[in-house]
Amino acid sequence: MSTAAHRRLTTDSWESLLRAQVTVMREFNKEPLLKELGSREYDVLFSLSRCSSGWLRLNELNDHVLLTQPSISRMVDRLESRGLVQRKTVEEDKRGVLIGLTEAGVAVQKKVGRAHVEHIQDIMETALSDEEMRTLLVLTEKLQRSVRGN
Amino acid sequence: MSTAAHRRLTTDSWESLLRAQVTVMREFNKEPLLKELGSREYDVLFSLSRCSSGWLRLNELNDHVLLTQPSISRMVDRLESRGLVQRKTVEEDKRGVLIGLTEAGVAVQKKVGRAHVEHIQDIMETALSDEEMRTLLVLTEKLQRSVRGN
DNA sequence: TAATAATAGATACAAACGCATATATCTCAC
DNA sequence: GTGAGATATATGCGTTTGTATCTATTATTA
Repeated sequence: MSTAAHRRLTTDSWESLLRAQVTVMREFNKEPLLKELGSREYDVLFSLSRCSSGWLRLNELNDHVLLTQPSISRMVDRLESRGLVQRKTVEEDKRGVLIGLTEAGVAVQKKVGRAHVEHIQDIMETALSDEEMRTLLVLTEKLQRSVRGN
Repeated sequence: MSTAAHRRLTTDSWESLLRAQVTVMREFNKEPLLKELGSREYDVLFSLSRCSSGWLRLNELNDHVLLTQPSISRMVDRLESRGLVQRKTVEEDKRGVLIGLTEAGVAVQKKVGRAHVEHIQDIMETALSDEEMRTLLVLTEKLQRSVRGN
């Protein structure tokens, strides 16, 4: 199928997803705690706090954050010099680097994370019912899987 | 309601929305035509092409793109010097500026836009059914309205 | 209406970004 | 094992970004 109405639906649904992300993100950026960290930097700390082993390769971090590899590399530099993350060479592949949170990094992530979660609750709960959030979760996960699978 | 499961659902649904946007956006950035324009610059041309009067105030542009006011101001500088947009002073408020596409800007937006739409079709159609896209559209619009309404 | 505050946009400057490329290590064919 | 290509990360450099601030114009209030 490829009618005008169908094309319209397809682009509109993507447009709306994008705008929703921009709108909510702009709201998050008002969070005062993010002033001392930046939302992308928080994203890195968050990713590290979530992974099972506690360590991620640089290129794995790259999958989560919308930045180029060199930018992430230098961002890790900065976070490292602030004592929030640490680098560790990988035994089985000496080209690679593992990134992990320091104790200070864990603390900062938790502090900012708590405020962030409250903010998310606030926004999402006001906007959507549980059932709607469940549906949104299913659809966006499906979208992700489909793109990654290409 | 504020159980652990509920908090989890709330943050997960936002996380997934964010990741889906990052994943799809990364895919879009592969589009060769965007090399000569940048996805945020395209976003500006697109916004101008969509508005009914053909002209937007700088601060209105700012609502659409995730950039600060000074960044947009300078981005318009660049697009202007490339002959893609034009500035016009507002009669009823001489502080303000109206931004509009030039003929060349319209042409470029259409050219890049066509490729972009095809790319969107490709990604969204593979991932979701029409019914699912409709649902996604409804939910993300609801989310936007709720946030803006604050 | 004069004085004060608020708003729209532009500019200076340091920090952060992307592109191209360098370096180091690994993989695989021969 | 040795050389060619692939992969992981780092670095040089010009461009773009955000924060703070400035100018110009409009709104407010006394």
